[in-house]
Amino acid sequence: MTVSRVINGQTNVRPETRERVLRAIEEVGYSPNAAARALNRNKAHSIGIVLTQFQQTLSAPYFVQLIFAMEKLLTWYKYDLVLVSSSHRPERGYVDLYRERKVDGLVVMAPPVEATYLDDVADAGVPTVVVHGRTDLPGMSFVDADNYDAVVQLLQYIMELGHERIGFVTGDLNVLNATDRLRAYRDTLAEARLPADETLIFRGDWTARAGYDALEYFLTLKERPTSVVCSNDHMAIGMLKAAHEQGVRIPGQLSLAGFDDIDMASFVTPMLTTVRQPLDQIGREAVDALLTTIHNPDALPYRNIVPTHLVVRESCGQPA
Amino acid sequence: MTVSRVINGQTNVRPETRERVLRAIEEVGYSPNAAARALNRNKAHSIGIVLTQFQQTLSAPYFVQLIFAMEKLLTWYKYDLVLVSSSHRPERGYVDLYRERKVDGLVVMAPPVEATYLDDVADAGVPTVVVHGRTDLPGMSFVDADNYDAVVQLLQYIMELGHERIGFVTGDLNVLNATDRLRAYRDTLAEARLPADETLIFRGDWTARAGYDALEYFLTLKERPTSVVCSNDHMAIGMLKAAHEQGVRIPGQLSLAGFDDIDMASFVTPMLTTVRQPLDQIGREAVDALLTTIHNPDALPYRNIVPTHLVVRESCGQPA
DNA sequence: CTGTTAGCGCTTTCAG
DNA sequence: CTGAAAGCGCTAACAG
Repeated sequence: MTVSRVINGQTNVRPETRERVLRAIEEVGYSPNAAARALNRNKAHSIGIVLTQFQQTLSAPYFVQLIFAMEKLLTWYKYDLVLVSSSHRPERGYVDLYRERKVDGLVVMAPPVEATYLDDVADAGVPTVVVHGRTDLPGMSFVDADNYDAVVQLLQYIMELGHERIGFVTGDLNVLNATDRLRAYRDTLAEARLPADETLIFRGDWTARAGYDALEYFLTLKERPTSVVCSNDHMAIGMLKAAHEQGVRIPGQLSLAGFDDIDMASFVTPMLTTVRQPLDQIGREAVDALLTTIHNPDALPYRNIVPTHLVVRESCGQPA
Repeated sequence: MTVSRVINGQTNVRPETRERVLRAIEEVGYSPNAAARALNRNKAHSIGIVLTQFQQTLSAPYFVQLIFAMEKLLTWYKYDLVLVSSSHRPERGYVDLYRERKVDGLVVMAPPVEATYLDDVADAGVPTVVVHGRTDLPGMSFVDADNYDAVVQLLQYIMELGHERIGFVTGDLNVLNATDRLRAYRDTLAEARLPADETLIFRGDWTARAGYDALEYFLTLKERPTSVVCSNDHMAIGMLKAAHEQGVRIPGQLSLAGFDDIDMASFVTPMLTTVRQPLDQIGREAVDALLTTIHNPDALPYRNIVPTHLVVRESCGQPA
């Protein structure tokens, strides 16, 4: 039909005819059928967002902001966003989603390091961008914050304050971000010739509870740290809680830094010194990269590491 | 083809043939095309989750848990979940989504009271369930927590502690939940013949900042409340912050209650007395209701108000 | 039990 | 500039 031309905004239609079609569409209340279109074009016009640790990741407000930023752009491009979480889906699920043509591409959020599904996805040639992580799989893009440098900044600031025994609470080390942050910690202290023995490192899992436990652990040490960097704000807040209960003054007796700058970071006492990531930018770049790959599968992968921003507030001070 | 029968698990296929087909499928690496199937069956096999205030709602951890619960069930039923936020989409968008057969139904989260789109959705006959809100639109289901009763419980507890001047911080009053909570507050105090003048009510917007501002406001009053109920935990935590800055001891000088029982609620000092909603249950009921309506459009709407649970911790005490 | 036919609603191609 | 024909991949209905 000529209808198709009108709907798709082709130019070669007589204005008068176009009017007539438009009026008819209005009258009948016509909407194009997405499935038919998808079938014909072999494109779903939707992309999947993969959350590996759905619950935990979504609980992190910065993931939400990221998804929000992406949703905005995708809606603008008339793409739908389908949300998939691996907790509830077999490993093969992501590739299938693509092969069934339900999505044209995937945004994979913070994949676990041992995840094999990224390889499957790459093998199947699914247009994919990794966010909050990295990959060197052929053709695959990624956008990641500079977690390493962020921790370096944090530590430099803390060292300038005069600290020499600095503890560290990791996130879930199955996630690349967490290991990057830990690596930065080790490297920086080594370079500064400061002690960074394993006793100063507490393996957390991003939860407030872990931060809480971490403080109790640090208090058992003969040589306690005068300062602790937590791999996210939730853990820092948990640590704050434990410190309060144990009568450890912050920052008086212990300096404390977080990561992410969640809303709550400035509503706890003391306000958290932390690190902020440019989430809107990350989201935008990820979507652009993915859409580029979808439209041109041979395009070079987009790979970018975006700088972070130190947010100095109250939770760090001079060592006692 | 017989292939179709095999894939759809029809019984009338000779086992041997089935085997042969399965093997072929494996070899060729065949996946059924979702678009073709959708076109033929006139069903997308996916449902849309509508977040009106995407950012704010998703920032609330309980929304995340709700979505998580729903995603789990939907994946089980082999439905896809498409996420749509109204901030980025024209009002008509939801109905279109359905008419284009991109989704078979909608879960609408916490619709604003003045939202007209619910009527549009009802007019178009879109199978819909409202979560965190209510509706009497024909055929439309809803699952809501008993916000009213939750506040009643909270107030009863606080009154038993001996409080007589009780303040209240509302959420965004464009959301039904917020007005329900406020109404419960007014009714309960009236019934108890306690003062509930408008000066005791602060209009917040769910953010920690609002709670912070609310405390500063209450301190300007000649007759200050000895206790305050906040419509969510974020605001309570903001108020905690302000109280700390102003030297107001909690619960010593001021008792404070929140709502939602977010993770952080037990990691602030003092730990928040608050209210918990059965989120998994709400999510499950919503999905079941929606799927029922999708499969049988004439089914009676499912409408349920689920009870909440008072969580007593440390932030409330006897009045000074 | 298995194969054939037709059509879901759209767009691309080719004729008018 | 507009219409007719064909086909995307699937399944329902009907033969065999």
